[in-house]
Amino acid sequence: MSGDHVHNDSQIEADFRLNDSHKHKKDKEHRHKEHKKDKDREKSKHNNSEHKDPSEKKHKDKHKNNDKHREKDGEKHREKDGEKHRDKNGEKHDKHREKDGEKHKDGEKHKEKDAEKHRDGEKHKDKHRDKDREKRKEEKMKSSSGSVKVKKANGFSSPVRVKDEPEDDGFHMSPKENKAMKRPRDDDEDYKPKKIKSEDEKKGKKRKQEEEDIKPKKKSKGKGNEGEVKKKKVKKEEEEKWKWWEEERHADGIKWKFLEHKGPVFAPPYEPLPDNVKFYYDGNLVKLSPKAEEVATFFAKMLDHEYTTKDIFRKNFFKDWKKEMTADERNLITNLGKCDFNAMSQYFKEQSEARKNMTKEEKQKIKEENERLLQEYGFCVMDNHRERIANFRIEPPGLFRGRGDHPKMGKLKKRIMPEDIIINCSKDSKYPVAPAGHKWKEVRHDGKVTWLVSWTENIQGSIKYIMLNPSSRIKGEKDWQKYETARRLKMCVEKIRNTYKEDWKSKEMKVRQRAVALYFIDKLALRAGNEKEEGETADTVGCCSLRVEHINLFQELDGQEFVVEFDFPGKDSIRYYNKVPVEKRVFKNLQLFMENKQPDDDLFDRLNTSILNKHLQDLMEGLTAKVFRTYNASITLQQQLNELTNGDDNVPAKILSYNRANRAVAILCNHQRAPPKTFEKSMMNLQGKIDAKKDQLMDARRELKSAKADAKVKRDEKSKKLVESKKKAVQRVEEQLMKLEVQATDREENKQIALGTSKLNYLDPRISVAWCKKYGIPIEKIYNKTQREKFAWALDMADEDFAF
DNA sequence: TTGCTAACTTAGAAAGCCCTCC
DNA sequence: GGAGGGCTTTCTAAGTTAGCAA
Repeated sequence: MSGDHVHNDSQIEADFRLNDSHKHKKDKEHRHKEHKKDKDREKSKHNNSEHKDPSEKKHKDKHKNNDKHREKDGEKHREKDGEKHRDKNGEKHDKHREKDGEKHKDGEKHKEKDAEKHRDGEKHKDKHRDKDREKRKEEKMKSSSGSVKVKKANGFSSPVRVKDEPEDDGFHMSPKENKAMKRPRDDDEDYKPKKIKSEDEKKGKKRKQEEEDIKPKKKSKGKGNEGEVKKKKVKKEEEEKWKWWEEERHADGIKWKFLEHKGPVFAPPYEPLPDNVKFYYDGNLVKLSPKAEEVATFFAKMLDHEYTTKDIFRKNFFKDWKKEMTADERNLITNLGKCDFNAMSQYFKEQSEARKNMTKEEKQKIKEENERLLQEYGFCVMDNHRERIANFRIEPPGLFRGRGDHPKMGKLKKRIMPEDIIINCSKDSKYPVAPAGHKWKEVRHDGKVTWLVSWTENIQGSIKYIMLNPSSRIKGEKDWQKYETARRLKMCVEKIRNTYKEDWKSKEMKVRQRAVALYFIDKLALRAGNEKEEGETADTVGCCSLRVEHINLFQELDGQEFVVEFDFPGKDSIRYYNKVPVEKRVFKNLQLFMENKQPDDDLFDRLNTSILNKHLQDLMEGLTAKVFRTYNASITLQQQLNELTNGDDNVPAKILSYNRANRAVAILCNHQRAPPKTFEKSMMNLQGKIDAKKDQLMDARRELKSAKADAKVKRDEKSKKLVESKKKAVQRVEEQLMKLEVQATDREENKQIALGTSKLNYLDPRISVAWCKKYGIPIEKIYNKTQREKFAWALDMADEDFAF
């Protein structure tokens, strides 16, 4: 069997990736509302037909289905193995279903109760809110559908091909890389910092200094040796940096030997509102107790946000708010709809305005204070080096902003106190001191983890951490390792593909499902898709947790055979929509998996991420589902860069090519963003600039023509010179026009696609570095300062020959 | 095998800051 | 010099994965 099925239809693939998934852009309002509707419909169906225990019946069906599947496929002689699995799995599902059924019932009860509570009083206001929401929705629809298409006068259009396997150029690791990745760090070293490396210490100051240095130069608009100065600066900066990638690494599992830090910065205490800021309930002035007032301000601060119009948000908020009220307040305030937060909201707007209008000196003072905090708390010492901490501030209290239809949105995120905090540091370090009158929950010394501080949040009960900045050794090493794993996958991906294709024919349902799921993960870069607890989070899915309702099968669609239509809410409730032609065998398998199932049944009922990842581990050490995403993203970037870059292009055109390659990856990974609020306007502004530039070009050409004519008559030096200068002027304006047009194309194509996520998390930075070096593009055009810091290892080690 | 949790990565939104243009 | 806009940074939610205990 040929190993390139994934790529045979690459053209078709490219089409659906760039057209369909592009066409079906973010539809946040809509986000899986349709799913819900379907689900609800199904639920009510179930409720009608299965009075006792819907889950039980459903599961029996599942079993029946699977037996049928087997028989249909000529698997009458069942393997012992398969039988065992089936039975055990069956048990699991029964349990699961029962649990679910119970939960459902509970959920329904709650719903009813809540609905009752809500019914009175709020109806009126909510109606208005609904109207507003609809209005906004309409506006949003209008603005996206009626978007002004920028004329691509320069002939740039989106690249068509996305995912093709490039020629296998082998797997290379420079001796430098090889050495650095493999060498273990000696264990006997005492890492207590006798002397901290000075280069790191300077970092904060340098950052500031550099900003000051660069500013005035930028204003001088590309005069003279600005480029040179910048280059020198960058070079100097590089020389001073700690090249951890050239040093030995700790033995496996050991993250650090010495760690010292100052602990977290807590949210400032609540400041009560001034007396003139009033709160009204049912038209009457009410002075709230400090605790109740604080929680009320959280709501007031969000009053303009769509969240506060959502039913779940309001219910959750009101419930938690009441817990903070005094008994009297609780008795009085019984209806959120009668609460008037407008004065509070107005007050915060004024505060924000006042902050904007502060004098330079005042702003400077705040900046300095922030810098002081950063210097004191924003760095730690880890194994002799001063490293930047990513998030040294504890999350302030507020209202939980879950994404999508999150059942817990609006709940009160409680204030974190020192007594909630676990500190992690070296035994022999100077421990952080808890704020006066407080103590830490615990101080531990665990060098096998990377976090400095942790606490448990009250919404989901999950643990939150303070960790190091992406530029740190500990994060960089891990990042580097991630891409090395993806490169290892490259070496054996063909074999793996052949294996899963064989498995499509397996006698075991479990194996077939695993093989089809893996095919999707590989071909479409889907996420693994863990199981989620219902009612705890928004209903989102990944590959293994896809349900029947999330796909549609078409024997033929738009002239293509065996098309699968995916439509599901993915991570962050971002809609994934795609129409994919698949192999016939995959299609038939899917039909089988779906047979006799309800829309809300699992598509892969014999599979979960744990089973899948265990299997992957057997295929390649360190292989997990998410490695496919990294691998496919990086290989796509490399292949797209090869395809799209034209060596003769100027720098802006080459950068457009880069962005397009990046965009192909973002589309593959379904990285979407809400179109910027000012998109249409900024696009129009840009178009205005382009038009003006065109006029200018016409003028310049006219002037050149007349200068030429003049020179023909006069034939003197002066007029010759004039012609030359006019020629240059035309050239200059042409370049400027082209730059603007490229910018417009880029911006238009980027309207709803977020490039940052893939750039930061999926694309081996060495590909970009190599590309920059090969085509003479300054790296600053691709990576900003923070990104350069994060990818310092790649900047240093990749030369132009690097191949992923 | 399952369920649970800890640890860590990936993600988009929002806030903040700074540059450009008038 | 200030308004507007876009890029950068921060924030924190939401994923994945590994490992452990029952």
